[in-house]
Amino acid sequence: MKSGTGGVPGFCKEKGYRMPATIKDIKEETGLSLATISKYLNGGNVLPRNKELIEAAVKKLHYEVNEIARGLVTNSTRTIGVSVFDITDMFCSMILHRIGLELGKLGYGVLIVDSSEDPERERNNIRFLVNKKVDGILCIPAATNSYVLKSAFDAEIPVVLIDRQFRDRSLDGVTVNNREAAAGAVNYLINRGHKKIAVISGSEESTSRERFRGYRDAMEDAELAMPKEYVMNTGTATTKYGYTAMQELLKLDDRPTAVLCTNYGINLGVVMALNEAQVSYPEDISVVGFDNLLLSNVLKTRLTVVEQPMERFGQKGVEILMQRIREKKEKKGINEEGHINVILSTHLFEGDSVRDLNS
Amino acid sequence: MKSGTGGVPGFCKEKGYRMPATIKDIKEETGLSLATISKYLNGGNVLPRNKELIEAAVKKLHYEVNEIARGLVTNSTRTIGVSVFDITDMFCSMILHRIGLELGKLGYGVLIVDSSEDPERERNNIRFLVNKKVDGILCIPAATNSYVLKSAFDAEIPVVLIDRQFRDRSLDGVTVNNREAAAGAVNYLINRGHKKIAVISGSEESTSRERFRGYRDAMEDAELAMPKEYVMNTGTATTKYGYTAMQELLKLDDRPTAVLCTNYGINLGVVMALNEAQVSYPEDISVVGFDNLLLSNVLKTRLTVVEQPMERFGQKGVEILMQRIREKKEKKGINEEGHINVILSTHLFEGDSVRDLNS
DNA sequence: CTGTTAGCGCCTTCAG
DNA sequence: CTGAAGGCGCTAACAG
Repeated sequence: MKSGTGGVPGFCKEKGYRMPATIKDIKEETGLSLATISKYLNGGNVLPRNKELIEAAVKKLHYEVNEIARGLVTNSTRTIGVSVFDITDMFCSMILHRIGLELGKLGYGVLIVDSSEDPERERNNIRFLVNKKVDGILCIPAATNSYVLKSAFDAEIPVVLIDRQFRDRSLDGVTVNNREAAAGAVNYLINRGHKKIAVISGSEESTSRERFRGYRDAMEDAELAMPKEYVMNTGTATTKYGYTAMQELLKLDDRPTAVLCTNYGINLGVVMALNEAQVSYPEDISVVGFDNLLLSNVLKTRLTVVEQPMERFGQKGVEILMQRIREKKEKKGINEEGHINVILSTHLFEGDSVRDLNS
Repeated sequence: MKSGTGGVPGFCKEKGYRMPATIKDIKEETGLSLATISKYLNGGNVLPRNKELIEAAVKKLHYEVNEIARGLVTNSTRTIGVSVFDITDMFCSMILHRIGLELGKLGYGVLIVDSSEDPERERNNIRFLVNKKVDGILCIPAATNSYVLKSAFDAEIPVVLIDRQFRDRSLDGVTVNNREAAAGAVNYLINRGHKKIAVISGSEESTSRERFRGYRDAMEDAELAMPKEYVMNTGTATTKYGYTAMQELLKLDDRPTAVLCTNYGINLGVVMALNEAQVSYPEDISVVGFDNLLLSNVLKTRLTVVEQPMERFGQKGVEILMQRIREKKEKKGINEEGHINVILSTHLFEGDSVRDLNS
């Protein structure tokens, strides 16, 4: 038996405990009809007197809309799902933070799921979001293949990728000029007289791969050698890989004079390995990394890094997603053609981790 | 018009685009009744032949349960809300990660919301969770007062606090022995000959306050002076406060020989200030902190810190919450008496940031 | 084991 | 501006 039919408002004898107030309780309390109340609750116009009646009842009964019921009928939840490859990754959490702010402004709720770098889990998480009927999905994927998003495609839920793209197909997304940025960073080293430049890069995600290409571009343009001992691009772009790869580099008889790290995790691993081996930078080896997240502030020697416009990822991602959601509602269908891909530009932050060999 | 009544499965003429398949579509496809299908979908027993029929239809129509509709009738969403004070805080994200894993095992979904250190936002976030009808809430609060959880209390949704407690009332929660741990850290310094020991601590959250008390306990026991210039406990426990407070300490004519940082953010700020001022530790000043999160691995000199059992926070929190949810279902009401408060114990990790003045 | 019948709480036509 | 009725997709009794 529902609370609305009981005696004491909000109390249900049969269940023996309080049930949340419903719109029907408001009806009993005010004598108005469900429709009127619903209308007012959704911003419609009602007589001033009725408005007061309803407001009083809402306050008295602690009424809160049941988003579940509302979602069922409107088939829209005003909630966006956000799936990230690893919630403990600073890059992800910064973007999550931003997305939350951005979406909050628009009156949307956010449903965050964490894949923990596991594509299978990611696939399930996306299904979870789909079943929760989110209005759209933002995704920083762990997987390199779009199959993880299949359920979202089937349900025709708009998806926007952030930072990364898939290998098998390209989708709406916002990325940075990874290839250029990496090339720029390498050129920065070259201009400072470095010739023996190593790279540590993941092999999976699109970002790592693009950045590696940028490294190669710059090295080839400058006609510098890329001995395979200097090219560490077979692991996943994690702190652990950065750490072991750097250890390998340090073992070489002919050490590089500089190393490019293609993401934040690798930056961390490299710094760890250097500290542990008592190798100082930039004195013994120069380091250029990606992302300026907290780390740089804590290190004695600030890292020179490619800075990404962290805020804009979230901002732009939300913008595109909202556009797609609007389109879907209006045109009653998703436009399969023409993916939007916003490419943000990066900036090289000059820290103190690069030695100028010319001077 | 719903899809189930149309011709082509999953296609609705009137709307002009595909609608997700419903249980009714499965009914049309298989000729079975709604109840049978629903039963099978929820793990019930049906004839093998029907089972196959249903599975085939599910596959063919890409059927996925509509959790919204299910939630409406079961009044339970198999979803837990998790509210954190700052999603970019490593402490939070570690715990979120763990909670996700733990809850995933139990077949629960997770709805994460981020307060960005803003109590008002936190209150709204909790309301959001309540309206989303989560079955329970885990919270690492930003606020120091329980009013932010009012909507959850009104809706009688079980809440378990993690790490922090409120000032105005105590709730189910899992914390660590903050006071003891801090006292232990200070004693560690005292045993190594330190007498001039400063502390940098937040003034708001329960953890900071408890840790500060622990500092005071140890200092009083050892009958050591606590000049007010050494006691920095008026800010919020952030990196920024750690940074400025450490700068203040460095300005003193009579500098402390050691400093206790009462959380991870403060650790970071202190290290930043020391690096910037070219003050080295432990040579010039000894440092003891809280939490061994990533940072410690990256620093040249590993910090000596109180380690908290990060995994257990999430684990125990989930455990308590599940118990409460079970109780609520069985006893049809929340037991107001007797809060569960699990207190985990900590461990002092010996890095290289403390100098032994005895030797 | 299966099918029928009621709703869950809300929004949205349509009359009035 | 208001009210009555129908239905969103699913589950929970029952009855067969």
